[in-house]
Amino acid sequence: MEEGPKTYDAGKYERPSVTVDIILFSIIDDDLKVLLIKRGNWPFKNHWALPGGFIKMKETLEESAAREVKEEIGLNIKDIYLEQLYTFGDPGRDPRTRVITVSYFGLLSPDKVEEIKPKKGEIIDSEMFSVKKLPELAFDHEKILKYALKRLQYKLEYTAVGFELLPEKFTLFELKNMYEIILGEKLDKRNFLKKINSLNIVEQTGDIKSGAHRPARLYKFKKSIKSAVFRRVEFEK
Amino acid sequence: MEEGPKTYDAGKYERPSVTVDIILFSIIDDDLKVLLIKRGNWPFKNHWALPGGFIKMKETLEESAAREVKEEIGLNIKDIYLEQLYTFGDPGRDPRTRVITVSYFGLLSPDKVEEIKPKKGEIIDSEMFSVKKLPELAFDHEKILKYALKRLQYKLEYTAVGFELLPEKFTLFELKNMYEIILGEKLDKRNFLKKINSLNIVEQTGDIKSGAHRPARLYKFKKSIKSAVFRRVEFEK
DNA sequence: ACAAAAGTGTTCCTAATACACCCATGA
DNA sequence: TCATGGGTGTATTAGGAACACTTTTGT
Repeated sequence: MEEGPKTYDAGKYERPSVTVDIILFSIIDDDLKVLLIKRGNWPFKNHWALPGGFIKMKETLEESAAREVKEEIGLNIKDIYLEQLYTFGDPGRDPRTRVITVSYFGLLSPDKVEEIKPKKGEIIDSEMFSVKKLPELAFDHEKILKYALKRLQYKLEYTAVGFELLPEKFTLFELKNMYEIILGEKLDKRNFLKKINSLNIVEQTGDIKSGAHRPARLYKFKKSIKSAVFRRVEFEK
Repeated sequence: MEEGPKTYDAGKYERPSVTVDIILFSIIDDDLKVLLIKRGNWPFKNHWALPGGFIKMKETLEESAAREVKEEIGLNIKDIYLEQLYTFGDPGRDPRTRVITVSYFGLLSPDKVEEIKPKKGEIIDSEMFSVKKLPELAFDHEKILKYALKRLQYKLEYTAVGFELLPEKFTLFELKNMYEIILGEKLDKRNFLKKINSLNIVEQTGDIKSGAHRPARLYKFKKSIKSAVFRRVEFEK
């Protein structure tokens, strides 16, 4: 039925390179941070950039993202929330050749952040930067990062994805704090609790967190629920 | 400051091919339709597929999408709503070689649909298919199409993007009809009108549509408003 | 006259918001 | 004892949902 490959020559056309870039967010010290690596090679040697690299011919895009995360910062992608963000492909965004990059954004819980072990070699260093105090970035990575930040804020408003940023057990006010940090605005304590309770997405663990102040009940996220509305989306004019 | 390209060989790695595929929706005869083309070459010769093709080295992804639309169906992308959908890149999705495709979805108003002129050559035929009665599709295009459909329904719920599917002037019940067709459910006439009025996104043109029945006022979309919430997003469990 | 779409308000209920005080602990 | 975060309820308002009849035209 098919005519066969005789009329097609895969080498006939010039092809772009394809990379995967990964934006990993986490909350550290009440601040939204993003993982950046310092490049060890041209181009942009010694510049901060998003982790990522060229895809291999026999791996899916997701496998490529997972491999890069593993190779560059030693994290196992299992149990890390990761979703495809956007594909950036303007000619000239990479001085080497035409490079199209498929970006992924992910969320790291505090315990995952501690497991980060930057593999020296192609990269010189890695660090979680506050999104409010970013260094100059290689390529068009600032544009990609800004886009990821918008997506994160947006997703947080209508899904429960933010739980990925919290430890297994958390107090309700750590939860509220997380929302405030990402959305960049204060939320009313009682209304927030009412909301969370009505969503029915957390349950008490029975454990208590004792710290510098009055002990608080520890909650956990109900695993059965994939996502839930946090609040309705606002008009855009 | 930079070390220079001497350490980088662009030809060193095997590279995938990159294509752009375009999903164009329109409403015809009270049915949501999608534009498909019949392929004239291997692979999947004589099979229906989404329009699209290989990107060129010096064009952006958007320019590539625009060029393909122009080349294959003769439509000028100007004034056509188009947004990047998702990038599909599983190895094996194309029998020729590793092909990663950046998909775009767009909305055609009825007058644009009439301008479609399929360019014979690489494609044999083009047709608007009801999304409810799709033929067997080439590659993984069914998966891409299903994804696009979900995105369309989703976007319609929280933005005013649906106006792109209507002619310049429309009656409020053509508007309601459009929502019903895409969302696949009946909407209450009075509540729908209340909603549209409260959004303040349409205005009367002063014109009247006379047809087989009682004449109706014609409205148009207020251009200044990019998007608006149609209704709040539902819980997902 | 009748078929078919055009047009129009009210009631009910749920959810969002605004708002203030006492409690338990560690330093 | 004080600083800090933990914990709790009510009243108001806005928006979503349910619901039925009259009007205007072409045939």
